[in-house]
Parts: sequence; structure tokens; C-alpha cells
Amino acid sequence: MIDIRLVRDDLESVRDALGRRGVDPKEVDRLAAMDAEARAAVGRRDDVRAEVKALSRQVGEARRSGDTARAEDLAARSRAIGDEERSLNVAAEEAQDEVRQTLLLLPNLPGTDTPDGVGPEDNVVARSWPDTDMEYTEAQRVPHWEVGSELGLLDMERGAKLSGSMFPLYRGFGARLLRALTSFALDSHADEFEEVRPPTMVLTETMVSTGHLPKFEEDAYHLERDDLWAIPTAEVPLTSMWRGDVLDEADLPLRLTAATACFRREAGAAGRDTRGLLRVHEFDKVELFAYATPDQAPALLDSMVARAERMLQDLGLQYRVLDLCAADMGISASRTFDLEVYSPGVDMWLEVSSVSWCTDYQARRANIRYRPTAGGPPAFVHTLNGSALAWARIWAAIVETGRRADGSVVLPEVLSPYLRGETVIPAAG
RNA sequence: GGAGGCGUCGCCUAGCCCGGUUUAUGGCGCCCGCCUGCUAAGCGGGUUUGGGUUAAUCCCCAUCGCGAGUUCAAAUCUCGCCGCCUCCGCCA
Repeated sequence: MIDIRLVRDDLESVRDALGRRGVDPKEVDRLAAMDAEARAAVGRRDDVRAEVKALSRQVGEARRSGDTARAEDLAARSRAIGDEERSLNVAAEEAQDEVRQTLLLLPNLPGTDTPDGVGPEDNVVARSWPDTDMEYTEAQRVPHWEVGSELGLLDMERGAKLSGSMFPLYRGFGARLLRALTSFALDSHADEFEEVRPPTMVLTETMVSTGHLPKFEEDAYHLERDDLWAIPTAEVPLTSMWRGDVLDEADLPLRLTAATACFRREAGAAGRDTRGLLRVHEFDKVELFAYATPDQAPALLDSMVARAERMLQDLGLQYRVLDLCAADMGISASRTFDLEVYSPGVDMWLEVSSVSWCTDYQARRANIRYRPTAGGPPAFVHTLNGSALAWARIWAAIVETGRRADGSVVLPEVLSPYLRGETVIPAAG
């Protein structure tokens, strides 16, 4: 969440910044008023509480000196004030809770470099690779679900039989391709990122820390019996690894990579991009994550985007980098770059990575701080996350891009070590 | 799932039975100062983290795993939960 002090000290700039994200300025004004009221209520409560405590101390002193009558009198007075304290306390807590609930629903402030805009159409294409568009043959113009079923790689029907639609089931070479991609990705980040295998089901608090709750409850799978949530991305558990902790600045940046399944209900996307692997409820993804100081964050953002891009280049997939406009970013982000690969069979740009700098927005929700080497009080860390990469759509792009006239599919050479050297999926015979 | 033990200010630790002179004891570490040819030792002071208030100091509130309760008053009593350890049961 954003720093409430910013709302107090510079209401105008918060109004402007959140306005760029489509937040009604009146909402910000309302927050400022609630905050002022909450502080006043807490002050009233604390004053009365101080009185109760002072009287209670005097009761003890009177008791010790044997003045029972005086002790009883003081206790009675304290009792009377206690009733007032209780009602003031309820009011104070309600007022504070109201501020927090409002704060939890407000998005992060967009960065100064973040492009303006009102929707996806205002995202800026920062760059493309390769410099000139790739050429595609007729053989590559076959959608992956056709290639997948023809070669026995993907069985959406049986997936649906087990779990309902949009739960893919990969077979044979198709399943091996996924495993190869995960190994390839983890190995290529091992130089700087510690590999982690976190749980895929998490507590409510863990989901709140990243910003996925309370606002986007409808998008997540929830196990009611145990009150656990299926993670929509490894960003969720990784953010909470140091929740509530104070790190040493010397340990920053702290870089992690994790391969997990990701679960998304896609509640708001009914009927959109439903074919094949374009949009699925469960997919595997390798995530990059970092805790950093504010100074380290910008360079880390660039390096994480560069890593994701490097993988796409290694895989030989055409892509473009989108600099997301203020209105299209996720709730926690202040700056986001999306990577989209061009997939010739479906003739679409597919989002396969989203790299975000969340400044201290998530750290404040999760209360993750670091102790500055130079001294001074602990400060909130900055968190960054990015996919490198999301496999379902990468799988689609690889299978479509690699398809040859004879129906076989050539896989990227970089995966060879992970495929026992078998980089060609033979044509159906 | 069952039985028992434990969770205190960076680390260790006292306090809990028997609620109130506790602003939570002491040690280690760390910071500042004194002393000193230098270092060590010694001496004095400081050292949880939030919030409120203030020009700043002061002061006030919260914080002894988390939450609720009892009480004029809770680290201390009661209940619930979480985590760790030991043993048992079950189990890949």
C-alpha cells in the first residue's frame, strides 16, 4: 500500500499520481479525511488510557501503604473511566481499520517514467526483436492445439475430463518440452538467483501482502475447508518469505528464482482467448524475484527484463517489449514491462512475461524492511518480480514457430541438453 | 490425530507459581564518551519497533509468539490459535 504520510503531507501529488491510474480524486480526499479522523480518535483513546493507567498505579501505591479506602476510591474512579476507554477504543480501531481497508484497495503510485494512458491501447512498444520481422511459412500457420493433437503433445479434451476446460494435459514430447524449459530457465538464472521451491498453497495474509487480496478475490482459487489459496504466481510466496522481517542492507539485493504451477480462475475473461493454451487455469512458470534497496531497484528492473528477453532470443522467438501505461499496470506496480511473443499459428502477440517494480508498496503491506548500513531506522525494501517465463504460451509459440512442411517440429537448440539431444518432434506417422 | 514441554528488547537470559515500587533483569554484541604511547582491560552513558504530539527536547499510547477474556491494573491469571522440540499413531 502507499504511504499514508504522503497523503497527509502532499495530498495534491497523490491525487495526481493516482489520477493517472484512473482513481477518482474524491476517493483520495475521502482517505485523507478518514486518516485525520482516525488519528484524532486514537489520540482521544490514548489520553483516556493514560489516565486509567495512572489511576491504576495509584491504586497499587495506596494498597501498599495500607490505605484500603483510598485504594477502593481510586479503583472506582478508574473503573468509571474504563467504560469510556472501551468505547473510545472501539471507535479508534474502527477508524483505523477503515483507513487500512481503503489503503489496501488503492493501487501503487505510477513511476515518473511510466507512460500515461487510459488502457492497453496506450502501452508503448519499447523495442522489438529481431529488428526486422521474421518470415513465416505456411507450415507455421497452424495453431498449436492442432499441432499438439496431431503429434500427441497436448490433450485438452482429457485435461477437461479431469478438471474442466482450460486445464491443459501435456503428453510425451509435449510434457518433456515443459520440463526442459523449466530446467533451462532455472539453470540460466543460477548465476545470480537462488533457486527456491515454495509451497503452492498459501494463507490469506500471504495473498494480501502482494496485493492479490482483497481486491482480486474472484481471480483466485480458494480451498474453503482449510482457508488456503492456490498461488496465481510464485511472486506470492516469495514476497512473504521475509514477511515481517528486518533484513541487513548487506544482504541486498536478495534474488530468488522459483518454478511453480500457477492457478488463475480467469473469472473476468470468460469467453476470451479460450482456444488451446492461450488462456488456461493452470500453467507452469519460472519466476524471478528480488528484494532490493530503492537505489538498487532501477538497475535490477532492467536486468530482470534483460534476462527474460535473453531467454526469448535463445529460444528463437520473435517478441516485443511493452512499457505499460499507468492505467494498465497491476495494482502493486509502479513500472511494468510486458514481453509478448509473436506466435505465427494463431497470428497473435502472446504475453509471456511481466516484469514489475513494486517500489515499497508490497513491502509496506508485508512489513519487510532493511537496516541501512549507514545507520538510521529500518526502511522498507523494494520488491521486483518478473516471469522468465510463463510456459503455456511459450510452449504454443515454440510448437507453432518450429513446425516444418513435413509436419515435424524443430525445438530450440538451447534445449538440447534437457531433451537428451532430441530436438525434433517427429511428424505423425 | 494423541500426550507433554517450550515461545521475553540482535543473541543468550531473569521475571510467570503468589497480577501493582518493572520506565521488563543481567550477560554478550554494538554505539558514544572518559582513561590510555597503541591495543586490551577498566569506568560512565546509550542500544526493540511502531504510532501520536512537538520547531526540537519532553511527553503519551502500543509492543514479552498471535488473538480474545478476567481485572481499577496482565509478560504474570483464563480460553482459543500459530510455531518449534520430544514421544506415540498414521503415512509418500
